[in-house]
Amino acid sequence: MTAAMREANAGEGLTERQGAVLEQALRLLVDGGEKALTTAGIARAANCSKESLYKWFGDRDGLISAMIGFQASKVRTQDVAAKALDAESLERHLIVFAKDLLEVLAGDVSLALNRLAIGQASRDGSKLGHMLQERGRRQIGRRAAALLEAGRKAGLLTFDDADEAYGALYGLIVSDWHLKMLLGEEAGEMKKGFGRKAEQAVAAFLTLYGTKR
Amino acid sequence: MTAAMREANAGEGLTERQGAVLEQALRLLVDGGEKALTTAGIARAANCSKESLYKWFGDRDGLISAMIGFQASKVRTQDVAAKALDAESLERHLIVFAKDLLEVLAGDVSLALNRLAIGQASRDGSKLGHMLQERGRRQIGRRAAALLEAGRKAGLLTFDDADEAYGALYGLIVSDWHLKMLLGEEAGEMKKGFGRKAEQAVAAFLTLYGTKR
DNA sequence: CCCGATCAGTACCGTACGGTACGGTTCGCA
DNA sequence: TGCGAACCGTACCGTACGGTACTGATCGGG
Repeated sequence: MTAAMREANAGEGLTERQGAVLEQALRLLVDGGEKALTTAGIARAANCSKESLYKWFGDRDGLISAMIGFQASKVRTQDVAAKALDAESLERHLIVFAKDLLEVLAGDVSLALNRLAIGQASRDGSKLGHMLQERGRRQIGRRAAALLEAGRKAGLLTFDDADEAYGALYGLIVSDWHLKMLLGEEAGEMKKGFGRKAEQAVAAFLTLYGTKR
Repeated sequence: MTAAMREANAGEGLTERQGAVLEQALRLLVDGGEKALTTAGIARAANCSKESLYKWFGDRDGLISAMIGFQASKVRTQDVAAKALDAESLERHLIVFAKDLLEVLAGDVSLALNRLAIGQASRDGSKLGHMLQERGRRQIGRRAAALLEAGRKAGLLTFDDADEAYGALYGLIVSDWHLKMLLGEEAGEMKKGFGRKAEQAVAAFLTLYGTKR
């Protein structure tokens, strides 16, 4: 087994070296926005040659796609074990989910990648947008769906359309915070309100879809 | 009175000619994204010279700011006359508000300007983001706030924190649709669901904050 | 000990954009 | 009629980026 073959690890077909390069690229993107994400800049920051970048990723778009895939592969969410739920534990799980969701959306890398994909939505036929949606959102969406389904099976929640219920939960949690952060609102101060916000949102959601009362 | 002096009209310090130029610039932005928003392209589309663009707007950023201000000045929302509200008319007003909000957010120009501001959020210290927030969002926010306040005064709604109530209303209406559209999801098919979505959101909101039952 | 592959570093090319300068034209005004 | 301001169209300049080509160094395998 050669060294070249023992490197496949990141869930994609990526070398360790390539992963490190993508890491530097993400760093550049977070710090300086899309303008800073230049091939020469990445090569300089990652101590590699432009030629290698093009050999590995094809072109700039391929590199960006690889960045999204790489980041998504790092934040796989583990599903909660579907153990017995009572009203209190369901609420606790929902609050944890809400906090996690807000934390993820407020993360540096998430914001930077979303900004990048949104900025390119007009030119590339929303290829990056679909990718981000598929590999990022779907994960956390499935976690929520599992939670909601478990709640319904336990007789704690009642809804016909799971997507509708999830939409309400998402909206109550996030409201317009995500957009405000994407537009540049300082996320630092907002993070302190996440806990309270999560609890309020879950309380409202349970009022709408809970069977308790 | 010279012709040059009768032109101040658009609520800004803008000439008719300058307004027409900004119109063309918005058209370019909507059709081709930020990449298509080039000084040469605007000059060509508007039949004016680049020199005039720089004379009127300073530089590219100034032109973009002027575009935002110009668009905002066109979509001033008229407040509903604060007449007597009963439960049914409040619900009707809320549903109209919800539909309007969804229509505005799904509009070509709104999406394009939001994409532009988000794409530049990293480089310009979110100057455009604040401008968009201030001149666009605040308007519709005030309309909602007035509606909620009227509902409370009429004894139809109950809430302590108006911002919290508005956040819930906004989240229930918009959920993650805005982000999906910003990422490039085809808005055409979604618009058909706006009516139902608006009614559901308002029903949920009234369940949370209404005094009816 | 040598061969071939890989890769860093750099130089290079074409292009496109932001911004400026200039010649020619229109038009209001005295 | 003549002057001056505004302005269009275009040419021009510097720069920066995406992508390619070349050179030399490192390293694993035979």
